[in-house]
Amino acid sequence: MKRYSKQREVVLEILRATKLHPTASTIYERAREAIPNISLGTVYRNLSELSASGDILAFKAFDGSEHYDATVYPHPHLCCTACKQIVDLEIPFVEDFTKRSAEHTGAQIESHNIVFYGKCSDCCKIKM
Amino acid sequence: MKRYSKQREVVLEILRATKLHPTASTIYERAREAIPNISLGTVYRNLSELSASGDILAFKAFDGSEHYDATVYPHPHLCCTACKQIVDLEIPFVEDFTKRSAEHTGAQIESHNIVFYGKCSDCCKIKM
DNA sequence: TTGGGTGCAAATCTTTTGCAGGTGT
DNA sequence: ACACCTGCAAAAGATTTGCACCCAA
Repeated sequence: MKRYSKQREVVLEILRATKLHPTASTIYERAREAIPNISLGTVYRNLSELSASGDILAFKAFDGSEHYDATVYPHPHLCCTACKQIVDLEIPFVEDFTKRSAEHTGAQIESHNIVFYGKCSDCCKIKM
Repeated sequence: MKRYSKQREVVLEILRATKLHPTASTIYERAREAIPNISLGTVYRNLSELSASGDILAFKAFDGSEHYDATVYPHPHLCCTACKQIVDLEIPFVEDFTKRSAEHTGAQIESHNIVFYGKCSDCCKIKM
C-alpha cells in the first residue's frame, strides 16, 4: 500500500505550484527549502511513483532532459528557442490528430508525446 | 571544412541500412564489425555531426534513450508496447497539424518531435 | 509491528571532452 | 603542412540502487 510521506507531498506541491516544467534537480533544490535534508534520490523516487500513478506527467525536452508537469492530460509542449522556456500548448484538435493517425496507420495509439520546437507566442510578439 | 572519414561513412551506412532506429551503442557495436577499433566517442561525435548537418535525425523514445534515423524528413514515431520496436509513421497530415497548431497558439513552429505510444499495426493484427 | 519510505553514497549508464597522435586534402 | 578526425580514457551528468534506519498505519 501507498503511504503518506511529507517528501512526496512537497514534490507534488512544488509541481502543482509552477507552470515551468522543472527538472528533477530543480525540484530537488526547491524541495530543500521545505525539507532541508531531503535527498535527490528521494525526489527521483517520488517523481517516478507520481508519474507511474498518473499524478504527474514526465516528458523529454529536445535537449533530452526530463521535465515534469502536474497538468496530467496529454498536451503538446513547445520549446522556445528564444526564451528557452517550455510552454504548454492548448491544442483542442490533438486527440483528433491522434485518432486520425491511428486510423491512417492501423496502429492503436494509447498516448503521445508531442514536442514542438520554435518560438513561443510571447517571443513572436516581442521581435519581428 | 568537412573531410571524409571512413568512420563517418560507416556510421551513416549502418543507419541507412536499417529501419530500426538504433541507439548510439547499437551503432557502435555494428560499426566495430567494419572497423574493429572504432571508439564509442567517435560514433557519438559522428552522430552529432551527421545530425547537425541534417544527414540524419535524432529523437528520444519514451524511455529517454536517443535513437537515430536516416529518414530525414520529420515524421512521427510509434513505440510499440507489444514488440518494443520503434516504427516510422507515414502521416501525410502532420505538417497540416503543425501549421494549425502554430496558428492556434500564435507560436512559430520550426520542427516537431512526435512520438506515439501504443501498439503497432503488425501487433494489432496478431492479437486483438 | 511491519512494510513502505528515507538519506546517503556508491554504482550505472549515457554522452562529452581533453589530449596526443593520425590522416585527408 | 594544416586542420580535421580518431582512439583512449577520464570526466561529467543524470538517474538508479543497496543498505541500514525511520515512521505511518
